[in-house]
Amino acid sequence: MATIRDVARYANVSTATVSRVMNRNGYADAETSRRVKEAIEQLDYRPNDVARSLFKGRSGMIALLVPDITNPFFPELARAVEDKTNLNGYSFVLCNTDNDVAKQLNYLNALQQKSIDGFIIVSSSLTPDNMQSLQVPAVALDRVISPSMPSVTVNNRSGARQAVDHLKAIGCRRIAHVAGLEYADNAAQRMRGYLDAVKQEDWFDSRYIVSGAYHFNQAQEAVETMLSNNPDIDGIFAGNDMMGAGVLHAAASLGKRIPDDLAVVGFDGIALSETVTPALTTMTQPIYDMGAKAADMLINQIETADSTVMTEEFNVQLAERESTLRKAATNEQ
Amino acid sequence: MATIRDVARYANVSTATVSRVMNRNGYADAETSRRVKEAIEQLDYRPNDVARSLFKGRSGMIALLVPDITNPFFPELARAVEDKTNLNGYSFVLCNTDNDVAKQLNYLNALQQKSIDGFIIVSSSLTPDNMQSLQVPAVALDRVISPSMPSVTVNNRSGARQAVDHLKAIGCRRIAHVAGLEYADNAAQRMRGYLDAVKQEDWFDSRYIVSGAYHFNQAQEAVETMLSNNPDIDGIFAGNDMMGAGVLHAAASLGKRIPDDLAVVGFDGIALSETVTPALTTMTQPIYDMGAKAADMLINQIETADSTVMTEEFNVQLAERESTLRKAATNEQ
DNA sequence: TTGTAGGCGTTATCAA
DNA sequence: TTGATAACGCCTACAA
Repeated sequence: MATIRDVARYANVSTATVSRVMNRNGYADAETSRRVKEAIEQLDYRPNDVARSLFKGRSGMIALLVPDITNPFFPELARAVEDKTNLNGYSFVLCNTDNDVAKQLNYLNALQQKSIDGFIIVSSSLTPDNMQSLQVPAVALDRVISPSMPSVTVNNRSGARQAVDHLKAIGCRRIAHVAGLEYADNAAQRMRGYLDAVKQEDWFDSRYIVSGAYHFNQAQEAVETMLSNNPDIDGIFAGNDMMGAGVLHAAASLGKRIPDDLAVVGFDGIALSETVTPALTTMTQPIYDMGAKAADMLINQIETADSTVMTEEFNVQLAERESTLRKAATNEQ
Repeated sequence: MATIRDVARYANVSTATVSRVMNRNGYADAETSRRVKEAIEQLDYRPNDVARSLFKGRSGMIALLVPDITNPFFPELARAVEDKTNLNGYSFVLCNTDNDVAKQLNYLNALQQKSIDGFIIVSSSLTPDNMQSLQVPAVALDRVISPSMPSVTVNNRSGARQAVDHLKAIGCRRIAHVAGLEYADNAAQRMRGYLDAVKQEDWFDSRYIVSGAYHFNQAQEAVETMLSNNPDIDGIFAGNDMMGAGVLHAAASLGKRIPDDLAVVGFDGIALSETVTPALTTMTQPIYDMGAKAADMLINQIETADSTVMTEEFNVQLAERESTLRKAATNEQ
């Protein structure tokens, strides 16, 4: 690898001049400039970014911490962040944390030793205290970590309420809920939205809420049990799409037809919701936009040292699909 | 941030001594060593990795290039690579290339400027020539790039053949194929495997092969057309699971029952294949193991400068699920 | 307009 | 057993 010194020698100038020409700052004679560019070309010189980082104290890298990229909600988020960081000349580091606090702190430290420029963090386990050790900007994504930290989220509570209202609108009389991870902020909000919509109903019963821990299998099992014990349930709001798919399987194994015996609404709008049969009605989050927005906010913070704490809440949107498309009922409305 | 000099001052020693104590190399008096550790503790000193990288010429980072992390095959691969790299003290960089040659070369260059230690590459567009500019070790994953480059793949051809044989075994008489991306090496192999199994059959007709470009929608549309024109098709081998899901939708919209009217086998074994209804029979790849193996091979190359070109081919395995579980036929076998 | 020289933080060589 | 010092490759006062 050629260094700046090689280029300088080749062009018969000093390294300072090469640097100036290369970075277009400071004066440079047209002829000198030409010689330098020629030399760069000839030697196929490319500046060493590590040396640059050392000098500048910034590495041009941005990290995204997610619980598990294998969870289908995160790839689209990651893609958005990567696209944006890349577009702005940054490199993209991905970290799977399993929501483990130690792992997260580990990454935070290790990457700061690499002069990382900023973090985007999806976490339901980090506390505001944990953020104290951060020396660089960070944005919380999908889940709030601390009120004093910028964040990008969705209206989980009112979105959940909309989902349940939709089930009511198509004629459901007994609506149950499969809840997500207990300690996750967004799961709690979605349950609250469900309660907003049903707790006044005379049929409401706390046994209509079961936990699926955001997982396909657990949701399927929990729902099979619940449906067996409460055969009059005719609508289910699942806290996310994976669990929605679990509900579809549970229904199938009990011989319930969807949507006529049982209507289902999910939450998230991941690709899976469309590929499942019947296609799953869901509250779609603008996942890509959320990731992109978080990246924008972070880059803005990095480059302008603007420290106002921005907070962005996106709206979810109902995507009506087969799992709630009742031939008769929809016309009735 | 405290530097090694701060520590040296605090402990009344030279930076050289601090470095030796910190890295446990070279002699160090017990008492001196204690003082240095004390100083490190007190000042909460953490070595600057960028400076280290500059000196060593290696950054401790490994990059994975994939076409699109949004494609459900890649997250598990990425997770495996991240786990392994991390376990070995490396950081993990993820790059989405869209299989675009320019983007890929861009990443290759940019990351080498950052003294990246090695690459794992999933690509069906890079040529052996493109690999010339590589100054660091690289491993091809899922698809071969050059015979002179280490690679981790699966037995696409014989796996595909197994899939078709399974369809025959459960009683299918007219078996069609939805093929993947034309220019992808693995798609070609899978089609070849399909042909191995059917081209001697008297019913075989080249119209039984349609392209789905590895996509859900395209597969669905192509198969709807094909099934309408050839109602006697009773089995379909899809080149991947996404397209398998598309086939299920096509069948549903034509009122064909699965598996009795139409049996379906996919390829890949991504999570989707289990969550779809009916669950999709598929040839499962050991995705996580493949990623882990590629990472192992790469790290080994990096750390031992061992340049023998290893090649690893994993075997796919049939996972029988509902989409081929014919009540009558399976017993007949 | 250009060059000299010092520094970014670490490591390794060599002398003491 | 320890310390001075010269790299690693780049950038930017400052001087010329």
